[in-house]
Amino acid sequence: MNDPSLTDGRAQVTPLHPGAGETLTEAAYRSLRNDLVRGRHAPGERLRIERLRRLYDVGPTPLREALQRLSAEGLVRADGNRGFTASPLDLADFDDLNTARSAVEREALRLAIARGDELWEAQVVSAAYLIGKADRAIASERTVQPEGVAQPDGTADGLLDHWEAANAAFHRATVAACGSNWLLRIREGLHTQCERYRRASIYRRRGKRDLAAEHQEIAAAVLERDADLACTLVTAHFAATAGDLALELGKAQ
Amino acid sequence: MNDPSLTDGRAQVTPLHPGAGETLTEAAYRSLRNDLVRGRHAPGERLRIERLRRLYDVGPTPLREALQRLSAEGLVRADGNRGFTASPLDLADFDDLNTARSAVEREALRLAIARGDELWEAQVVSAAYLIGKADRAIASERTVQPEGVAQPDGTADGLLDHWEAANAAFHRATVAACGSNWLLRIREGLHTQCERYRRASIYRRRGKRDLAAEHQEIAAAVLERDADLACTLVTAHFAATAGDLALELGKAQ
DNA sequence: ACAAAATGAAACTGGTGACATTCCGCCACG
DNA sequence: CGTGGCGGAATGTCACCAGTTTCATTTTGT
Repeated sequence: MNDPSLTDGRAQVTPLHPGAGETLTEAAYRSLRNDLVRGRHAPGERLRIERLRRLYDVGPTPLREALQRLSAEGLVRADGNRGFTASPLDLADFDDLNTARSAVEREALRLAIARGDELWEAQVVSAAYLIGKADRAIASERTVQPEGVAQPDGTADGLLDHWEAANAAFHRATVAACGSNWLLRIREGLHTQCERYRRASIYRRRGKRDLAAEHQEIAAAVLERDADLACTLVTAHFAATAGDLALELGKAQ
Repeated sequence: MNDPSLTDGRAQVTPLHPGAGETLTEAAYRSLRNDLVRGRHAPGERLRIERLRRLYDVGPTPLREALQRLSAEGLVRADGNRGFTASPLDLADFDDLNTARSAVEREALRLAIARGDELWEAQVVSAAYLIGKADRAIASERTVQPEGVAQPDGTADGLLDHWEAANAAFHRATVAACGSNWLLRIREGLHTQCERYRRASIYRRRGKRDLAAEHQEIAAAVLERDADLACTLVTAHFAATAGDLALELGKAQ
């Protein structure tokens, strides 16, 4: 069924492996989203069914359904009779995205701080510990490498993946106790969008910031139940990343 | 092609009429969403492809794709290998939904009040005028009808549709100038969800409230650029509706 | 002769229908 | 009470068709 000699060296994509009792549509959705967030499908690139069919080794039906779901989320655009396109990265859209994300995150954070219990606190502590390690790992890895190298692709990608996962987990933990599944769901979608923008940049900013310190400050404010401070810090945290990326994207354009 | 004698008197659904250069998938999406919001597919009801195929007179492919999109929005649930289901109405979920909606609406409102220009103001005035008329129409229609009648279906449905449209347009107008498409998009989705809950109730609450007054107060606060007041009013406005519906749904359960 | 518009063909998307396969739930049977 | 088919539905593939877009070519006007 699967011809291993046919892996087609050029385009690396996440292979489908549908877990038990999982639909091919769901698997295709996950793989596609993964690859879109990582930029394996370039922003603006047309996503032709026939090509995707070969890349992911599925029929057109699960692909089309997955793409429809992704278009509802905003990662893909479905235009009239012209098929699907990976959503382009746009500076104005990014700004917009950040105000929305900040707003939702703040609200969720306030609610979580108001409602969270001990278990929630413990999970924040745990996530803070992990993101702290990831922050330092990234920072030290950077000092080892010469200035402007910033591996173009593939080399230390695992580290970046790990940091992104830890970062997502940390921020998710802080708001987990907010009590509104809708807020959490929306927040998750906005986070994914932001991650896509983040990964598209070269992460040159790292030198200028002490991410570990920022994260620990946020964690401290959360654990002290200082909602105002936590919101201020998170807003600044997001805005700093946004500013750096905007700078980079702005230059590129 | 279309057999008019086959309209199948029982289940009334929105017929598909794909506008020029529009995909059948999009048309199916619109019709399905419309019918889901109006409760023409009962909450929790299984949405079997074969049945929908006959109801809407389309092939299975556009239907499945439309349902995938709707499941991303939360109007439909797609469970494993058991097909699609109209999302159930749940009291806890409704509460959750309202906190999320209030939060997003407040944020958008603040931004709009900060950024809106004259044209925006004018459109708020216009929308306020229209919702005012709709509010009074509903109120007067209610006094004409005897107490507990509340037409079960089909009779004065047009009035209700008109009110819902005007209500949506009014609240949309107040936040239109917020400048964040993401916020607007999220807000729209949450509004749709709430409308579904609203329409599921019998609208008995109307007697107890002066909706026209509430809407005009909100409009006034917005036009005076009093963000704090506007947010307070809108939050109360939503909470009142939510409370009434929760009461009704609670009784039903 | 050259640029712009019109034409035509190829490619692709969107959609249908039939069929294979897999999975779930149920019922009968041990 | 467990278990093993069994029917039906959902998922997915394939082949095929219709309508659009797109691109290259041809035609036309100056």
